Formats: sequence, C-alpha cells, structure tokens
Amino acid sequence: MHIAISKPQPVTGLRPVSLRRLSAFADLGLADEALVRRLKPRTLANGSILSVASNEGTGSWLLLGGWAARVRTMPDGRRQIVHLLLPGDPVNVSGGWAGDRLPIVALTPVIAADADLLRTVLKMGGPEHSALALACARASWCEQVYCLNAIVRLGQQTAYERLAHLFLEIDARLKAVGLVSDGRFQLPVTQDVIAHTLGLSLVHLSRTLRQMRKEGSIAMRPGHVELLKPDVLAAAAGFPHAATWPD
Amino acid sequence: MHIAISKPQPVTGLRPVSLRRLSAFADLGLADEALVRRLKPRTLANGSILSVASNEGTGSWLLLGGWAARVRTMPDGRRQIVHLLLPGDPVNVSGGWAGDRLPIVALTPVIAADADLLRTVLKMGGPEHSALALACARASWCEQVYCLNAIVRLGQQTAYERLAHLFLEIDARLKAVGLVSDGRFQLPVTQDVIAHTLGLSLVHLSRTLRQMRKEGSIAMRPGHVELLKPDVLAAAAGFPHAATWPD
DNA sequence: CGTCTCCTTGATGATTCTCAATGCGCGTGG
DNA sequence: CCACGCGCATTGAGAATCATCAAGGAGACG
Repeated sequence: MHIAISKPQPVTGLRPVSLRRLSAFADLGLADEALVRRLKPRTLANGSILSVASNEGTGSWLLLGGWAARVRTMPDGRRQIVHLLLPGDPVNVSGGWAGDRLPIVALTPVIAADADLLRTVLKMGGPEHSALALACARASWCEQVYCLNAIVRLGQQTAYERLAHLFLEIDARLKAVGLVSDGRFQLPVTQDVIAHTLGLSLVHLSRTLRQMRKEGSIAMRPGHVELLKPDVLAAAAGFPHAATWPD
Repeated sequence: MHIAISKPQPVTGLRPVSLRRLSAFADLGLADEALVRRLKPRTLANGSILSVASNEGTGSWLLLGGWAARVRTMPDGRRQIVHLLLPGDPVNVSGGWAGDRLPIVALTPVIAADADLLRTVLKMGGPEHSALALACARASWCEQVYCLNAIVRLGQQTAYERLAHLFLEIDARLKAVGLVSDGRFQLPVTQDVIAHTLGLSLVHLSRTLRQMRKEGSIAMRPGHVELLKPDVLAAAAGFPHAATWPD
C-alpha cells in the first residue's frame, strides 16, 4: 500500500484555512482578518527550507496547504522530526517559544503565507490586534503541548501505541481546520516521515501499519488514511492529546 | 554502587543559588534582588507535589536545593519524567510555557522559595522589574530547549547515548550554579528517576551505568557522579544541549 | 537483628533494527 | 507504445537492543 506525494492541499471553504484555525482560538476582529488576508501566499517545493536554525525574525509563515516539519539533525545524519506542521498552523509568529528556533523543512509542496509582516505587527503589541496576537499565542501553546506529548510517546510507548497516538493527533488537528471528510484525511507524506516522527525505523513502521490494517483499525488508500476504529486506537494511545490553553 | 537519597543541597556561596542562576540571564537591579530575597523558603519532603496539573497561578517556585521533576503519568501507570528541575531553576514563574501545566514532584527533599508573589509582580509588567522578568523568561526558554532535546534523545539515541547526553546536560546546568566541584556533582536521585527520564528500564540503565564505569568514562560514589572522560561522553551524546536565548 | 529500599546480576524473551531482496507505480526517454 | 530507472512500500531473515522476571546483596535504620 503506497503513500504518494501529492499536490498541495487546496484552500477549502470560503475563508482561508489559516483564518479558520485562528478563529478557533480567539474572536478575530475585522482588522485582524484583513491583516491575515493581506499576507502574500507563496508556493514552496518539497524539501524547501522554510526557516533556518538560530535565525530569528525570518521565516514566519501561515501554512495554507501541504505539510512541513521542525527537524533536528544529528552530526552523524540521524534525524528526528520534532513537530509536524499542518495546514492552518502559524509558525514562528509569536515569540517566546524555543521550538521556533528549529529548522523547518517542507515535507510536501507547500503553500504558505509569508507572515513576517504579521510577526512585526504583533511584536509592536498594539491593542487593535490583541485578539490576533492571542490566537497566535494559543496556537503556539498547542504546539508546545504536542511537543511535550511527543516526549511521553517516545519515552514510554511501543511502536503500535505511538502510531495510534500520532494518528489520533493528526486526525484531531486536521478536523479542527475541516480537512477530515468521511473520517478520512490526507496523509501526503512518505512513511519515512512518520517513522522519523515516531523514532522508528521505516521497516518497523511499515509492519506496524500492516498490523493496524489487518486488524481493521485503519484503512489506507494512496495518500489517505481512515481511522476505522478510533476507540481501539484511543485505547492503545493511552493518553490524550488535548491541548487546552490558559488565560 | 549506590545512589543514596541525600539531604537537600545547602545554599552555597553568599547569594542564594536562585540569584546566581538568574543573574546569568540578565543584570538584575537592586529591586530585583530584594524581591527575590523576600520570597519565603519552604522545605518540602521527598515526593511532595509542588504543582498540580491544569492549576494555573499556583505552584510557582524558585528551587533552592534538591531536585524535582515535571512528570507525566499515563492511565496504566507508566511514567515519563518530562524535565528535571535542578537547584536554581525558576518554575512556573513566566507565562506562556505549556510545560508549566505539568505536575511537579519533588524527587528529593526540596528547599524552594515560594514565588507566587514573584509571578504576580512580574505579571503586572512594571518596568522596575523588567530585568528580572527577562531573566525568568530566558530560564523558561532554556527549559524549552531541554525539552526539545529530550525529543531527539528519546527518538534517536541508544541507552548509552541518552545517558551520556543527560549527564553532560546535568553537568552543565549544575556548573552554571556552582554545584560542580572537582568535576563531581551530586546526583541525589535513585536510578529509577534517571531511567524514567531516559525512557529506559531500571535494569537496563543500571547496566549502562556499569558499562560507563568499566570504560572509565564516569566514576560514581554514593550520591555523586564524576565525568572522567567528558570528551568520550560528548562524542557519544552526539548533539549539544546549548541553550542560547533570543532577544 | 530484621526489614526495607535500592542496586546489581543472570537468564530469557519481546521489541525493534539492519540488511537484503522484491514488487509496484510512475515518469522518462527511446 | 514499451523498456528502463527511480522512489517508495513490502516482506523475510537474522541480529542487536532493550525489557521483564527473578534472585541476591549491600547499606540504612529502627
């Protein structure tokens, strides 16, 4: 069963996916929406570097389509995907999050709105964009929660459990931006990517996927995944990925 | 070779360890120092809960002696230590860090200054304590970096590599507050704690420690560790834990 | 002296990795 | 249109890492 590289996911619905995502965090005003809409979308090829390590103030984006990841590479070449970035995610917009200093790589062709302007505006702290600033801060908070979850996943769980947990997390995140239909979501990355996210070898991940398929817990069509038995997966995942925010 | 539970580490030097730690991040003014000194130290028994999950605004501390940890427990009882808290660490003082929502458990008897007042004062954002706020924010930043490092450690490294990396991290952090002398630092926790930090079984950690001892990379006396061959350990650790901060 | 906690060690088994080979789909160029 | 190459997924076999179970010992403490 193959997972094919696909075209960037289209912007569905009337409002861009970025606005749908951010509105879930705060009631955006008209000025907020206008500012977000003004940001220029760009298309980036698979493998592009969206952001370089230790280079602050550049590489701010609102991800509109396609997947990307914060990656850490070790001197001997081993790679760990620290966090997956999905459509709707703001990246490097709010300050104060160390994850923003990790390099970001496009895992598929990507459409992203250049948010350097947004970052600059929010940094000034004007009250006219306080709702937008709050929304971005909460999105950043959620990303932190996902990273903390990753520590538990990698430290305590088996391959099967890790995969179940990750699938549920992706499902929930994509649902939040309306990218799950009929219980199916697009998985536009190779198994290599999932393996690097879960700290597993490609071969072992492939076997774990097969096991889930044979059990009937999931179904896969090229480039897509369907969670057939979310309760079974949730039982395996063991702990939730709920990302509630403070304030 | 045994690692004994020991008494809380004394506050060494003229200034409390918290001030030594924070001064490394920013030039504290007299008002800052006075505020920190005013916080009341308390003694907490081993196993005490310093902070409860999802309970904001309470459980702010400046750790003065002893070790604590942010812990995540799974429904079936498995535990992962997400982050170790060492003497000098401010915890739950700055806002905006999701790690502050994890439960904190004392791993040894602990001396900690109650920092609820500090948190409140900094939250008001007055300019008279901007340096102190900056120092706390940078400490929080460092903690985030350690958590991101943990993801790579758990996802990509072998038991030996993880242990080497953790020892170097602890060594560097304790050095920063003057708690390493003659290349030796206190390790006041049981091997169980280290195992839960590294996502390893107690037995396997014990064997890995033995291996390092036989190689002569480390030496252990009850409650203490000495890194005899830091270069060997660094080569195994593979990636640095440098925590530089922005702004 | 007995008990308790913690560390150590051995034996065994499960999980996971690595190496290697195969096959499928797809694009490219003849 | 077909042959070929390439990237990706799959599968098998064997080995390494790591976990679990179990037993024993050293030290602390009452």
